[in-house]
Amino acid sequence: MDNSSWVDTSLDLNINPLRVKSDAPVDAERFGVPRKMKPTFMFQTKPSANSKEETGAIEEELNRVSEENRKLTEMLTVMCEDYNALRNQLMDCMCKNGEKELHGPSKKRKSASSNNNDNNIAMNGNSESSSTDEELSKKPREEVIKAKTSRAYVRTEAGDKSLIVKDGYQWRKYGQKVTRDNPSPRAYFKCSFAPSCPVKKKVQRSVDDQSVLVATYEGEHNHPSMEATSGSSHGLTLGSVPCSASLASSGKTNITLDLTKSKSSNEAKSSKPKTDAPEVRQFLVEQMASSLTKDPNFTAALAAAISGRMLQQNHTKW
DNA sequence: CGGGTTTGACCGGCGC
DNA sequence: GCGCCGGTCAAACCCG
Repeated sequence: MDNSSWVDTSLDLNINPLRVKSDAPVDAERFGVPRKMKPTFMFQTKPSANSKEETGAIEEELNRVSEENRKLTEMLTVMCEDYNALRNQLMDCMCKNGEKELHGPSKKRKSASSNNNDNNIAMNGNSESSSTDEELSKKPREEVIKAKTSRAYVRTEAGDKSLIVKDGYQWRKYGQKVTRDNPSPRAYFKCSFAPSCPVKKKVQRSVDDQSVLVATYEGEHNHPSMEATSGSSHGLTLGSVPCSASLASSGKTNITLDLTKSKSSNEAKSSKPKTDAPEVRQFLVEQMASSLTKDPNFTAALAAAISGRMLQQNHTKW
C-alpha cells in the first residue's frame, strides 16, 4: 500500500510539440474537454497567398503529431506491459503466501468477506479473485446474475470511529450488523441520490487494520455522481484532505483511498498541516495523477482518448 | 416536520 | 429440520 515504493510510471508526456504557436499552459485542459479550442489548432479558412505554404506546414505538423501519437502509444503499451508483469509477480507471491491463511482450519461457509479483507489490505488489485473463484464454483448461477461489485479501501484517522466513506454519492444507512468474522460493525447503505439507483454499499473496518475502512459496492449507479452534477468537492475531498488513490480493475474494481495525512511527508508531521498550501495541492495532484497512471485500464483509456482527440482535431482540420 | 440514523426483529440461504 | 449468519425491514429516535 505504500505508493512511495512503486515504480514511477507517471506519464511524463511531452505535449509541448502539439502546441504550434501558443505557449499557454495546457495542464488543466490537457486531456479533458478544453474550455475553448485553441486557435492554433483551428484551420485558417481565410484565403491567403500563403495558403499552400500553410497547408504544407499543417501537413508537416500533422505528420509530427501522428508520430508523437505513435510514440505515446508505444510508451503506454510498454508501461502497461511492465505494470501487468509486476502485478502478476505480486499476485503469485500473494497466492503463495496467502493460500494457507485464507483457507484456515475453520472452514466456515461463505467467509468471503473476511477473506477479502485479509487479502486486500496487502494488495489492492485482484484480491477478490480467490474468493470469487471459490464462490464461482459453489454458486455459479448466482455469480452470473450478481451485480457488478467493487471495493474501496479508505484509510482514516486512527481515532475516527465513523463508517463514512465519501465517494461522491449520497448514501442512506439502512442497517448495521456485527458480523462474526469481524468485531467491527458493518454498516449497510443504499444510494439515496436517485430513488431508482440500485447501488448498495457495505462499509466495515478491516480486521487487520482498524484504521482502514473497507467499502463494498454492489451494482452500478444509473446517475452521475454529486461531483459530476454539482462540481463541488463533496465526495473525494482531495483539496482538503491529503489522499492517494489507486485503481486496479480486472472485471471487478478495487479502489484504494488513503485519506490520512501523508506519513512520508515531513511537512505533514508539523504542528498544523496547511493543506491549502499550493505545494501541498500540487503534491496531491501529482500523487493522484501518479496513482491513476499506474492503472493499465486508465492508461489505455487515456491513450484512446488522446488518439481520438487527435483524430477529431485532424478531422476538423481537413 | 421531513429526512437520516439507530437498532431490534425478521427473513432466507446455507451447513450440519 | 435446525441453527447460524448475513442482509433487510421498519419503528423509534434524533437533528436541523
